[in-house]
Amino acid sequence: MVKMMREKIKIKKIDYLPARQVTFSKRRRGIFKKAAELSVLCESEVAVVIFSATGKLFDYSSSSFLTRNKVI
Amino acid sequence: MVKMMREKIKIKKIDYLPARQVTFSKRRRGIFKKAAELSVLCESEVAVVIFSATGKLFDYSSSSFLTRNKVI
DNA sequence: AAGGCTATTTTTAGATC
DNA sequence: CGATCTAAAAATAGCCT
Repeated sequence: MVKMMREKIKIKKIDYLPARQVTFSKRRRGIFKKAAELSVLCESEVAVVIFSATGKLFDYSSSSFLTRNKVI
Repeated sequence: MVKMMREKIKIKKIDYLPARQVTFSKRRRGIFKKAAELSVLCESEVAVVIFSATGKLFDYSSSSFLTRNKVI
């Protein structure tokens, strides 16, 4: 197979919608994973809230975030 | 210099406090950076809230998070 | 505590299905 | 939309100062 060269990506809006949606999905999960790891490694509480460009909400929080921090 | 082998780390509480504090600091920044990148790449709004084990608050939000999402 | 180094691990862009 | 693959880029553990 042919080896493809890829450019190092720049941190600017991804213009092509399908690629932007794929990146949104992949990176969103990446952040949630990192948040979960941080909470376990360092016994900290982490919450992440993301609104997509279309207004859809995605969120993650470590299990005791809300109670430990007296949000509820 | 001697090449050191490192074990792949396990996602469990880091027992040694100084190492845990360093990891907390490094990974916290890593997550904030990822959050900032996601918001730019995908025109999304991202907020991250972290409480350290000692209760100290750290947070990040993309610039229009609060207004766009009518939090304020 | 904070910052640099670097081997290694992890994430991810782009393709494909 | 989601999963898998892979080379390349990025994050980071452990060490140092």
